[in-house]
Amino acid sequence: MERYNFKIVEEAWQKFWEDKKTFSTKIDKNKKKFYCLEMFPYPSGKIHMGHVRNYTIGDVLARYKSLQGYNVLHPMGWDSFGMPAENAARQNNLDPKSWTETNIATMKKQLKKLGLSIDWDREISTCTPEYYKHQQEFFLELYDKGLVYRKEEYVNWDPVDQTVLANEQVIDGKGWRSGATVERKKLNQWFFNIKKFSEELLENLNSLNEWPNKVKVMQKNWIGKSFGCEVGFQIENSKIVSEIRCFTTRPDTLFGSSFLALSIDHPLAKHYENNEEFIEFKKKCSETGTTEESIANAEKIGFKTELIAINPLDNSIKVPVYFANFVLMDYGLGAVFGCPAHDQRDLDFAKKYNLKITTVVTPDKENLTFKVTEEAYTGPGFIFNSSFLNGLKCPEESILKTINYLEEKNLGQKKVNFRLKDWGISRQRYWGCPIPIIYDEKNNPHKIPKNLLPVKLPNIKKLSSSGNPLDTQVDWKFIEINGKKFTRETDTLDTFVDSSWYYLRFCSPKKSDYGFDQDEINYWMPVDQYIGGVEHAILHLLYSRFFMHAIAYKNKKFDIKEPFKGLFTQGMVCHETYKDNNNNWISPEDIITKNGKKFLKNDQSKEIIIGPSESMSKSKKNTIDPEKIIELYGADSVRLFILSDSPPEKDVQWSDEGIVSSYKFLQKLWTLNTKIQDKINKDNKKDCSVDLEKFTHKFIKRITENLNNFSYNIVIANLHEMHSFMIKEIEKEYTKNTLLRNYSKILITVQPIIPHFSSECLKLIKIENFMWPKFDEKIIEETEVNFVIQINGKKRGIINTNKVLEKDLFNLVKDDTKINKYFENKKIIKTIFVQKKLINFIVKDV
RNA sequence: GGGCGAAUGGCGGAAUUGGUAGACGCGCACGACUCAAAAUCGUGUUUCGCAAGAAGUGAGAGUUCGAUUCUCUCUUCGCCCA
Repeated sequence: MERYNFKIVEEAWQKFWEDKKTFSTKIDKNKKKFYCLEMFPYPSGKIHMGHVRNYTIGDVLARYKSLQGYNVLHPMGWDSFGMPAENAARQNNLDPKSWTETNIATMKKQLKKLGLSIDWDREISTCTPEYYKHQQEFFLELYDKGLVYRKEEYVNWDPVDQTVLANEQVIDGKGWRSGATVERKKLNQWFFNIKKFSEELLENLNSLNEWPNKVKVMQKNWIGKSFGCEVGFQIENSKIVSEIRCFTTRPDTLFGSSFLALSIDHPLAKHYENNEEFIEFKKKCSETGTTEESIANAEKIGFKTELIAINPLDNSIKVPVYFANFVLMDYGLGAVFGCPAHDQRDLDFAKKYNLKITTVVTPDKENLTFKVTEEAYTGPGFIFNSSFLNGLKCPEESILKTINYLEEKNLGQKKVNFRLKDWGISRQRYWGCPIPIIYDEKNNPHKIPKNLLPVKLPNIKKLSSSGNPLDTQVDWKFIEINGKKFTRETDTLDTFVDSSWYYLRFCSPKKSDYGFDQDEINYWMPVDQYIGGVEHAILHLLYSRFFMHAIAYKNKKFDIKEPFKGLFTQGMVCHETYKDNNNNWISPEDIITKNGKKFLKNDQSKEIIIGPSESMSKSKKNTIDPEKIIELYGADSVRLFILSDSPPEKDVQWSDEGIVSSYKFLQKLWTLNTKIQDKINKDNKKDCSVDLEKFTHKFIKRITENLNNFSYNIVIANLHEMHSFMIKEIEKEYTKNTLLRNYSKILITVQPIIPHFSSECLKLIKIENFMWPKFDEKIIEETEVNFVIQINGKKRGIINTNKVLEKDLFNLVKDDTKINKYFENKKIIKTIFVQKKLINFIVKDV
């Protein structure tokens, strides 16, 4: 029997699809649309298994929806700006542009080999001026709407490389390349005013009922809405300030306050600019990084001012005012009151500076001697030591009561606060979208005139080793407009900006006068199903949501605010890890298996230590190259395997046995196909169609339901069941028509999973222009049912019967010798009867 | 420390609203074909037990005729935030 030659079949179909432009899409208002989008890749060099999984999941859905008659938009592009290109360029002495373009070409070729149903006519790449031109326009529009502004903000500064580092480039407080201790430095930077939409972004999460709850919770926490109040502390006899206002979520602990702490960026700091000690203190603060985590973990230090603050609830409590390194200017008002007994940071600080610790919350109402010493008490309880608040349940009653009191006495007011910070979009790098801003001689920013867009990146063949390469591009940096001299903004945009609107661009990728076409968007948007890694659960998704809100803001024509109707987050691809005796990671490619043990290929006396399965990464050398696997087993086998072993939302283990098994299964399906083709050609006259017909409809039902639920691993299990049923069933006698009718439906339902194979088999039986088959519940309905017979809740037998009445079933049970022995010397005191499922007899000794 | 989630054979994993636990696959064992091997095909495979049978979904309780599924307590692991 002829074996299935995947190479010829897959190549032929891929060529067919490309030549016929099978997956090109146009607006068709007579059809319902379906926008299926997978997160577009960063062109890092080659595709990896994570891509294979992501794009296979998406492709199954796109092909399925298209068979169901939807007009499917399924595009692909490249998130092609970013640091890796710059790093690679420096390392290999080439320019980021050609590095990126080469990678795109390679990866595109690889993706095509997977047989994805992508409309390649819509391909976009964010590093091209055709794309970022529109991004610059958006930037200027948002600037006009007041959603873009400039302010000073801290960055991680590498003093050796003279460059700004991203948070992930700071490892243990040191620069990833130079190893120098990273400093905090203030730079003037551009921001999107995402905070403005905090409430909406939070509120709209409720409407996203096709998103995983987990992602919504993460976003909710990230936005971090908290209720609290602002409270004013009067300052005693001071020339510089009469009152300091603090934000707090725990006003009910006011009686326990023993100091005020200000951020070093608090406006009051300017009064201490010439104070030697303060300068020293500020310098010390700058030695910790900019992440919330590093600030939280750093030792709490403070600078004591001469100011004395008066507790608004009790004028006899007077507390010192400090500047402290753990207070952030962006959160609240940059000033907090410290209550050491009920906040760990405050406690650490109080102990260091010998400040008073007053306990005001007790976990036990009766225990009024409760005292905090070593660990702050943050749990629930009752207020004490607090005058009029004493005895109140904390936090339910106490917070509200305090706020009401403060508002009544005009000492403070209720306030909602968000953790979400404005989005800093300036990056001091070359390989990004230039910010379309110029500065005049007084350093005032101006928009680039529209006719000068796009601001193109200059070609730099060799990047400087330190600093921002754009800073040194004199030809580019200085510009004259209408005889006036300007300097360009040399920062580029965060690459998250690029990916915040690419889904819009896909709707009208060639439109040259604007970023998107309103009609196209009205038809295609929102994305019906977005598929990608959970690692983008917060930033990318939140920024994309922000972008839609921002465009819609004051723009009456644009009324879509949520870009992604459905979201699916797939798990990672894992593989066993291998090490030799010297603790070096070993690649699976360098390993050979003998008698269940693994050895080094080049030196088979050396046994390999098998480590736990972990997500594939270059550093652990446990990656598998998809291209090689496709070469060996074909795209359909890879698609089968990557979907088969685990539910798509969970991690999947890559294994050699697994891919081989999928490959073998495809061969089996081919054998089945050959047998069926033979049968069809013989055209039998007899027909026993009932079983086959019933199976086919059941099969369609199951596949349809499982595809709807993203239970792709079960779909594969259904395929296996189909094979083992069919291989036996076709030994029976069937007419050509019956076989064709049923087999073609089966082949259509497997098309989303193994499109090349399915297309080839359908071609052999001359089926064209097909749609997703429907199933008929009447055909599926079983006349006989397996009734479970239980005695006292324990299964004692199964009776297959067409009887549906309790009475009839009872008679059957009485005649069943295997079951009726349980009734000896017993009497039935109760019977539970579940239609078509089970009957349970509760018996008792006579 | 807080939030969210998970735990089922040797392994990955199935099980509508509570109703036959272990689908399907891997691995393993045995058998067929073969001089032999590979490939292929067939049979078996939760544990204990010769069997009848019993136990069994991280641990312990609870609700129920009946719990992998619902409730509570605990343990371990994962993810996110600090």
